[in-house]
Amino acid sequence: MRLQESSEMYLETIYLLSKKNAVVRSIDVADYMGYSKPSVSRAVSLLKKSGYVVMNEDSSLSLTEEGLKTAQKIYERHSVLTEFLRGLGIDEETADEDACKMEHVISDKTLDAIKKFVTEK
Amino acid sequence: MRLQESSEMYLETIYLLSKKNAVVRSIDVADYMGYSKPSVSRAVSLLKKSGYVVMNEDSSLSLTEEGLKTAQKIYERHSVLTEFLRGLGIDEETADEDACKMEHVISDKTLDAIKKFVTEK
DNA sequence: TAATTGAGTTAGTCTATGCTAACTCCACGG
DNA sequence: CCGTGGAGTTAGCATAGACTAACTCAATTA
Repeated sequence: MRLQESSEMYLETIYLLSKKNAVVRSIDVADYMGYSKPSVSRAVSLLKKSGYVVMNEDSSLSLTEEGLKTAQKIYERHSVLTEFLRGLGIDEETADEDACKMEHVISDKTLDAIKKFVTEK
Repeated sequence: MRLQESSEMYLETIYLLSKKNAVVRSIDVADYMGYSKPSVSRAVSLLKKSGYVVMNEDSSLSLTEEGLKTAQKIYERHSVLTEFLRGLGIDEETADEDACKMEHVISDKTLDAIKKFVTEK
């Protein structure tokens, strides 16, 4: 089944933090997203159950192959949208925020069209 | 306080139906949105409480001045976004759907930038 | 070694929003 | 004048997703 919007956000965050840091723990995700520990705990357990994330011995988080693939897809959407908005003259912070909200709701068709627009410009 | 996304949808629907029909009843909103009567009933009662909608003697719905102003603002966002997506080559149905989702989440800054883009093109 | 602290989890609460079941009320038809 | 049906409401349920309080457990520290 399709991931819930919130799950996508958690997954994307784990992916981003993985690129920046050697290890990613739930608490890092909580700090980054501004959510409480229990919220992250539950979200992570859902991602584990769905096979996108595993928790290591030291309770750090790793993406599974499927998790990585999915996170990259989400991140790509985010990047395309951010680039598009930046191109319209939106400031970085707003572009990032709005890209984040848009990335979960727009169709693949629209994303593709925006992507084409961005790359061709 | 800011309207919830769902409230915005109900308000926009009442506005749209008001333009098409002489009277708008809850049942019309339900049919249009594909929601149940109780869902609409509750949503309308929230809109009444917030001062956006009034229910007349015959239980038809009218927008207050504030309701009309807000609905028009929402509808304008929708129109701008639809036009933008159509301009990217998206089919009408998808453009409408995605505009509908985007209109509730993007910032005014982004909307303005897209608006400028659409009108200047 | 005993106490503190940090991280993760569990349990239970809250809000937003959808739903169905079942009720009221009113108008219309036989 | 009763019965039927349409419209709106009420009550109660479900899900998603956030929260706080409070617990466990391991590591660090006084």
